Amino acid sequence: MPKVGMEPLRRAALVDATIDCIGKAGSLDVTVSEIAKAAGMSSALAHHYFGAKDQIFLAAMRHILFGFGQVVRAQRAGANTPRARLESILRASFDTEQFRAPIISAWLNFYVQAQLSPDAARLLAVYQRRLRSNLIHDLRPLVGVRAVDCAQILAALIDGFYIRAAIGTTPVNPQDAVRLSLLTLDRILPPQESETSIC
Amino acid sequence: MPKVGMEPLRRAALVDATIDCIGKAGSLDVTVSEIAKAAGMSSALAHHYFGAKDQIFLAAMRHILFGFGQVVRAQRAGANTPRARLESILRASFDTEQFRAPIISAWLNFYVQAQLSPDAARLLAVYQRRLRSNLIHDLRPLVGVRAVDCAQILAALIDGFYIRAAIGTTPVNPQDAVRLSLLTLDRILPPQESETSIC
Amino acid sequence: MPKVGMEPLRRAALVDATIDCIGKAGSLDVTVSEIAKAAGMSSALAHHYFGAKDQIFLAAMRHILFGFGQVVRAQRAGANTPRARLESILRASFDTEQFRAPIISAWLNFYVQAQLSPDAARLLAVYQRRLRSNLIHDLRPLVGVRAVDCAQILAALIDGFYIRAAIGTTPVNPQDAVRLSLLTLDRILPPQESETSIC
Amino acid sequence: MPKVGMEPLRRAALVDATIDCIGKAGSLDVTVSEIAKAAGMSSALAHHYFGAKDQIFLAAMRHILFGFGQVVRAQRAGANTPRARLESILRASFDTEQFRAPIISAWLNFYVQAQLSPDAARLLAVYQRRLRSNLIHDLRPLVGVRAVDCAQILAALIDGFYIRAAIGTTPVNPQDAVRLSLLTLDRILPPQESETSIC
DNA sequence: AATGAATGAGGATTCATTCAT
DNA sequence: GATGAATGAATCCTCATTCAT
Repeated sequence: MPKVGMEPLRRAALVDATIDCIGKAGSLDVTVSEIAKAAGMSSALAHHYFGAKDQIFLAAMRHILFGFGQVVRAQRAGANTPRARLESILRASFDTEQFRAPIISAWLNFYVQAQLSPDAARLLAVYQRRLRSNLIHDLRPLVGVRAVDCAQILAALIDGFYIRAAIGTTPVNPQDAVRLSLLTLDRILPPQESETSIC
Repeated sequence: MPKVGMEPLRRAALVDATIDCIGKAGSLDVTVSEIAKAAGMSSALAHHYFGAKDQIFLAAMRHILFGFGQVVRAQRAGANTPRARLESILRASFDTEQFRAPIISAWLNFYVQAQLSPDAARLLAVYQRRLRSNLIHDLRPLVGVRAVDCAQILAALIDGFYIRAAIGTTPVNPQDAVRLSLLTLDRILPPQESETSIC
Repeated sequence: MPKVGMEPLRRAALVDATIDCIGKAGSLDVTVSEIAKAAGMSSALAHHYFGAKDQIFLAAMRHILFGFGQVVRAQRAGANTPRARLESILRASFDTEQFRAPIISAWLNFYVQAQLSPDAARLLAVYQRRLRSNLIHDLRPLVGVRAVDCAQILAALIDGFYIRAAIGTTPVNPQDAVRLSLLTLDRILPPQESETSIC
Repeated sequence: MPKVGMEPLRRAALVDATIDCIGKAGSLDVTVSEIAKAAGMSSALAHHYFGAKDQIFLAAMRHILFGFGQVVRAQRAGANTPRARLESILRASFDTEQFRAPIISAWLNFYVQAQLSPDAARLLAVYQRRLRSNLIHDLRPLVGVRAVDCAQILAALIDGFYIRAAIGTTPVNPQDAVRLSLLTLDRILPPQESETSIC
């Protein structure tokens, strides 16, 4: 068993275990011991690496947000038109790698956590701002001043599908979520009647 | 101080205090003692009336759902057309009496709770089914087979606005929520292009 | 519902309910509320009549001891010889009215209670002394100085059958208990070899 | 102060403390905190090692039964005749190491516990069966079919002396208990009159 | 690096008991 | 006489966190 260079491995294992445990428990009521055991180590070691429980949560949140950011960038890479970029955001949001039960459940719980921990709130705010900024940036050329409204609608829709997936009453699969959000996108893109009346 | 017939008063006080505490704490990590103190009684009395903590939560949830149901029914009363009824659902969802910080926060947390407690899940499922059924019923005459898709979009939008209000990063006020969801409604109501192409 | 002269009825009901509850629970961990409910009244009333929980227990114990005393006296009435009187004690001990599951269980628990409460200990001591005194008195004419030893054996045997009935591993029925204890009695009555050698 | 390999030490300390506390209190109404303090540790540690209170009790019971089993085996070792083996059982039962106030009191309380906890009942049943089986095995060559009856008598006598020692009204010391039970043994061993009449 | 040992603080729950009506 | 209302005190148990090794 190697004794050096374990830190990044241990941290990663703990982060994965955290997401997994939260997902399985469906709540933040997960003990450090549980997480540590799932990560194959003692709870003392978890504390050694992260200092305190909320730091573990924060790291897990960061991990998820980072993974999400990667997918967004990857999808955006080949998108050349505003419409294509918007579509890439929606597809990224419901990417099958992200839109999985444990991660969805973790998301919901991070939303809760954000109400408690300023750190978590800040992290979430960064993500929210980036999403909003991306949406508005791509909507502006298409709908002008309505970009802000449309961005809010799309953002709410994404969150809505997430939360509904979390509870699982209405079975929402990634494909449906993409289809329905794209449908909404295309419906809100066309100019308003007042604008069309000019023609 | 009256000493008889206290039960309903105490129960109501506890339910109110529960919603309040959850709202203030932004989480379900609220002790029975806190709730009881906020309701002006000992924790022992809270247990006397509700038996256990989750029963208090459940009662609070029921209270919120009942209040919501009342608003929906009240709004629906004067709505004669399908379009008007749909609008009434959206207006009820963001009714200023319901769409208040503590209740919004309580909602978010009940979504979490629903992942843990079967009772909570059942309660939420009833609400979800009723909303969905109402939406589809009113959408059918307007959009035919697309009713199911549209209902999912609207339901997700409502949940999305709620969750966003809960975290409060994007300040969503009731008026905006109503405006944006009505905007979306009107955008998704018109027939699809494939349908118009018949003309 | 009569409002006067209830006291003796209430007290009796509570005493019966106490024995019943202890028997059913198999332990003294019975709440006043349980007892009161079983007796058809509120726990407050139970306190009103008995003052405190251990007084209820004590009253129940007294009731059992009194019942036992009655049976002993009744059985002794027609017994004219020492041997017949001894037999009457053993028969009374395993009288089908006394040797019933709830009462047996109550007995066992009163033995425990006697280790805690001086009042209970005193009560039990009275019963023990009377039993011992009766046994010795009737054994003396038959076995002389060995009366004390024989009394101890018989008394231990009675307690032993009770405790074994309480746990119920070896199914002991009243008939067997009487038969075996009479068998023992007759075996220990005859003179010792040292005594017989004189003849 | 050693910091490794504490578990067996702690467990043993807790088991000893449990027997001691139950003995001193004369009842199972002993808190985990009391036991833990008597064992020189925090109640949290007691829970850490045993999980729950009844597991501590069970372990204490197992300890007593194991100790008793050891004494029985040791005494039986040198006993070559049935009569000697029977005597060894009785001597083991009242061995001065076992027949001490705290252990006797613990026994009485375990009898009560056995009425509540299936685990305790099972443990006690094992002991009861072994004792009964030993007694019958050794009585058979001496009294034939009467072995079962005689075994019941002796077993009841042992329990009886224990319970009487527990309450302590009649001061029973180990020597007397052995003497009286041996006396009984020798009295019930000789053939019945019906059998002797054959001669 | 890693862990078993250890605990203080806290929380849900129970219950005997009191009191106003 | 009778009870619902009310609570303080106690108890089991959990858990994040620290420490010695």
